[in-house]
Amino acid sequence: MTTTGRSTKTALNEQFARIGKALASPRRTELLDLLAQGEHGVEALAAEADMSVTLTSAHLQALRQARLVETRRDGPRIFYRLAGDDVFELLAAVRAVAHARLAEVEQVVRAYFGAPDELEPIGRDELVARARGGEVVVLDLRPRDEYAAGHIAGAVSIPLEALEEHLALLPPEAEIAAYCRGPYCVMAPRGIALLRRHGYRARRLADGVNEWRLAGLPVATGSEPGSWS
Amino acid sequence: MTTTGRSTKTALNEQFARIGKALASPRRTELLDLLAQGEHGVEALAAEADMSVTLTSAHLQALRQARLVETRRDGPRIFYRLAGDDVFELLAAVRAVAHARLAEVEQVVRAYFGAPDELEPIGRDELVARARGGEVVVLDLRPRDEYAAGHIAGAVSIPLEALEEHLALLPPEAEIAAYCRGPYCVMAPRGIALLRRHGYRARRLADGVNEWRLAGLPVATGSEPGSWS
DNA sequence: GTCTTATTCCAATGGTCATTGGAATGCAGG
DNA sequence: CCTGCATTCCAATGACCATTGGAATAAGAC
Repeated sequence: MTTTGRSTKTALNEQFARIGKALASPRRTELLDLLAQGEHGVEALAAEADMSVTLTSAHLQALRQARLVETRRDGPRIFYRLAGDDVFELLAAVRAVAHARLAEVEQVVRAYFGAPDELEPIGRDELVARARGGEVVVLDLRPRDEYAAGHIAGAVSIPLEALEEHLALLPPEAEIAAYCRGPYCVMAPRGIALLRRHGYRARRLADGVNEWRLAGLPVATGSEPGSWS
Repeated sequence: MTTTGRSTKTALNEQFARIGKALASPRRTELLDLLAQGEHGVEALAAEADMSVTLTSAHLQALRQARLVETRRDGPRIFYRLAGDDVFELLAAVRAVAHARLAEVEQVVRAYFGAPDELEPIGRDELVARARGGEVVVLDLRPRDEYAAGHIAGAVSIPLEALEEHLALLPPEAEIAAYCRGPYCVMAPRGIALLRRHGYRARRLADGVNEWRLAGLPVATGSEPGSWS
């Protein structure tokens, strides 16, 4: 053993704890959440997470040393991405435990997202059935590059900041199912509130692209299909 | 917000990171592994994990504040247990990522458990089929109290330390499937080595009792069925 | 080559956590 | 109530981590 530990058990637990340490900072969980939407450059991550580039880089190094993320170089810039689906599933397990066990999570969700049913969540099965028949428009509220990196097949892309100016793209009588990065992302609730203010019938799909894909449902890449550019 | 954070995202990520912090120490991952086998008192945990009672208590407090474990009081002593199956699944997700991503885990496993197929692992389905026909004896090598707290239905309990003295309980021509706490526990490999030295045909079941139970397979409690006391 | 841009490295700060030994708590039994 | 036992609390130490600003690297453009 080259590790500092003494026995097998200790050596293994040191490795398991490396993964835990990587998850032990709110900054890093936020970065992982962003990376779950597709690869990003350091500067983009720093801007999204509202921290300095230097600090972002340091945290990304920590994640890289725990092998939770991998890098790709393209000229002068370096793109980070999750190392695999197992990392996303780990992240989901953390959030599931946090939501089930920590009352604080429930409080924050309630305070910022409103009461549980206020957004009239729509389930996967119902959405698949009704979208097939054209009864529901699936709306992706994330930034364009995240949509391009992977989105629910058939979804229309209108980033939240551009939503108010591009309402014309949505037929007024349409029922809309809006989604964003996942169940803890504020974009969908914000977008739905705005849509309702303009008279739309809008409901929330709590899934993100990864939940959707890992459930075996169809995902597409690129910016053509339902986009407005 | 009463938290120190500024925004929703930050507040939520602080909560998620609480879970990560709880997993960020090898001592705590070891305690969680032990607690996954059933409830234990503080002193028992300290002895198993080879650390002082004071330190064990401190780490258990940390786990309790992250709501990963719960307590039950019985007179002067306090028993700790995992807060739920979701916590076990989180632990499993951490270990899956560690095993898939960290080369060090593979090295440790190889060094202490031997080559992957050396223990001739037996799968759940094969074991169920052959145990039903009486062709295979399922052997639980964990301490007696862990066996009593929950074991694979029909398994015989012989703790590893008592194995050599109680070989008479195992018919010489029997094929044996040995299991212990789970895939990273050293008891089964040790027990299998001993059994083979005495001429037995012994193979390993990598599952622990939780993996078995969560796969929907039958589990029993108490110390009667196949025990030797 | 020099310049520009993106990213990482380095050094120094303060804060948080692990660990220890000793004291305090809380519960049963006499 | 006093005693004994299991556990937790407290205070103090050292180690590690986050964060910052400034310097260094690496790749491409001119």
